[in-house]
Amino acid sequence: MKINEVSKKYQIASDTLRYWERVGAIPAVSRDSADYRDYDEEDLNWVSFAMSMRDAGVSVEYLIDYISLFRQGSHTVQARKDLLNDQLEMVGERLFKMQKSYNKLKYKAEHYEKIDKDYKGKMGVH
Amino acid sequence: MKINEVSKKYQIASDTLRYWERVGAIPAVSRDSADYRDYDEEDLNWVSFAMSMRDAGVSVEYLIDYISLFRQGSHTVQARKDLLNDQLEMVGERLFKMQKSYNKLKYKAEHYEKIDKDYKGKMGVH
DNA sequence: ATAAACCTTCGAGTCGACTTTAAGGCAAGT
DNA sequence: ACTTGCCTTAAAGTCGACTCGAAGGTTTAT
Repeated sequence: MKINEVSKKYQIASDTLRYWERVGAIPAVSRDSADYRDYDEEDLNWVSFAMSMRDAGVSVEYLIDYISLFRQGSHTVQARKDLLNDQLEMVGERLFKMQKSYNKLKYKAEHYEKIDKDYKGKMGVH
Repeated sequence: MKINEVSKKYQIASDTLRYWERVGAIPAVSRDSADYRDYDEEDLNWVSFAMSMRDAGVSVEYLIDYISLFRQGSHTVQARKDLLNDQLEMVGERLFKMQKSYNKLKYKAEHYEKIDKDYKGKMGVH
């Protein structure tokens, strides 16, 4: 699968796909005879994983660390699990915070008049 | 309430509080005789609102637009409500995406061995 | 065979959101 | 009165994450 097809299928800029690969946020993608990227199923799984992580607010730096461990072989499995669980916890907290914010916002939207008083202000406007 | 107290109470950098005020993401804060910021209850409500919005992933730009409408007076109430509902929707989508990502991640963490195969790779490493 | 539409890398540019620095004013303790 | 610490603004700097531009190679359609 060529980069532009991936880009369309996953709704992500091809520049971003190249960028992730360049910095090591996903492993090196397979190439065809012309040295064009040719994403196989495993490559697509990594793209999908990276997208999930980024959507969840995980930094690119973390992905780089994760892939770096991955490349070092199977003796890093525990370290990878630990990293994953750290992130799981952080994402959980973000999620919780967001839910709270969402509820606050929703409340404000539903009770608008009672909450946002008019601007009478401290700048002499009446 | 002075800026550093607010900073500690809400766990937010005082630099950020000044920044938000400077760009208009919150309305101008009250000042004491020495021209020091002296946050009253209303100011704190704005800080709290801005924090919620930022936590929910809403851009500073949006906050600026919102406050700008607010300053223009009560005839902007409907526009403000509309803006708020737009954001509510966007936050809802973000939240949904994050939940999906969180679940994926959780699944991966719980079924680790079955999912992340060892790196045998395309780079000749065995 | 030539143009249009892909693809490549490398380096530089952009953007959002802070964060720091510089230069100085005010305030509380000794 | 002096020192320590908090406050001020304005402008510049940083950081993360892309995003773009230049220069060039490949593939596909006519």
